[in-house]
Amino acid sequence: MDEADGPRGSAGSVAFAPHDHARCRRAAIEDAQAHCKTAGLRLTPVRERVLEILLESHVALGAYDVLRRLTDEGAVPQPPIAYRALDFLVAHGFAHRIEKLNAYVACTAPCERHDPVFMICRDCRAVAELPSAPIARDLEREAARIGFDIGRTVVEAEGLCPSCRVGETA
Amino acid sequence: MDEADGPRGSAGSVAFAPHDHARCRRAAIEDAQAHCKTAGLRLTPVRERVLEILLESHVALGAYDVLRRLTDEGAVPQPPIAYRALDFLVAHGFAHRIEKLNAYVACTAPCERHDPVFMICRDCRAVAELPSAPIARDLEREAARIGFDIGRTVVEAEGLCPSCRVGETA
DNA sequence: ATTAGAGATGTGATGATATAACAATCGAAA
DNA sequence: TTTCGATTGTTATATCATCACATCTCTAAT
Ligand SMILES: [Zn+2]
Ligand SMILES: [Zn+2]
Ligand SMILES: [Zn+2]
Ligand SMILES: [Zn+2]
Repeated sequence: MDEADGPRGSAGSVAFAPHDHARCRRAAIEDAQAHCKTAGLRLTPVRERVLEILLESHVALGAYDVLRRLTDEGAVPQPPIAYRALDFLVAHGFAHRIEKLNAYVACTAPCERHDPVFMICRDCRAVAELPSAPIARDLEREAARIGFDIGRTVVEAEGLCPSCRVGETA
Repeated sequence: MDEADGPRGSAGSVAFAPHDHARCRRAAIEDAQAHCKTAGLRLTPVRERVLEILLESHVALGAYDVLRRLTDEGAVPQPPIAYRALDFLVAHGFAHRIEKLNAYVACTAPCERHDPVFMICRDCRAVAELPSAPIARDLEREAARIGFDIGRTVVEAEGLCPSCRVGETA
């Protein structure tokens, strides 16, 4: 595996490992642009700008954090501006909502249909996105047993990322 | 297995199956009372009343739903009343918070340390609580791979419960 | 009995997150 | 160029959660 690989094709979490994040961002934006083009979706300026804001790091941002960052650049947009852009990005898989934090992160494995697993650092709010295949299987098996029909899943583990573990209070 | 079994010892979800719910409630309250006694915790009137409210069904209630139910019975308590009681119940495992709904359910497998799996009906908000052992193992394995130290986990599947599946829009 | 301290509750205010409603604008296509 | 659906702008409001501080209530020394 190429150590400089972008998000796609990487086996696991890019978020907690040192990587060429500039490339990471560029790839995600270009993915989104390409996917929108082929799927007939409109990646409008606001939507693209919000995606860029989320892509500045792998840290989860609240809707009002995003809003403040938009504000910094001139006018004073209202909450629906941020929520609508975030809803679009989440609906089409360019970003994910982290329920535990009421916050949002850019997707690091875009353009696939997935309900990923998230590992969320309680110190720095960095979020690693992992494929959910084995866990999804477990959930499906349990669901079948009780006659439950699964739509979407939320799988989030909260804890400490490798960086924040060093020097943590024993 | 005794078909009239209470929550403890039942292999799976009591919430979606017909069962003697009066017994279910009574057992949960008595469990809480007993556990508080032995653990030196104070199951005060407000806390017990909130637990009873949650135990009226296996449907998740928001903090303000609980608050309204308390209100029905006389005075007009303020939000912290409900949140403090819910925090106590969650902290000691008598109830769980459902992140996806910003809501709370009574625990149906009390007095064990657990981060269960929840199956949440999007129609009726009923919540089934399942043991999480296999999924927890998967998560630990993935976490170890990327150097992440898991504290707590949130595993919630949203979908349709058996009752709400019948006659659903194809 | 008295009293100090911890835990729990009552109460008002505020913070944080999210959506409703409707007008104005834009863009693709007829 | 007209039309219509999607998007954005804007005001207001709904929903979820916590802060701060006074009061009360147990308990356990003294
Ligand atoms: Zn990156
Ligand atoms: Zn961290
Ligand atoms: Zn029951
Ligand atoms: Zn249901």
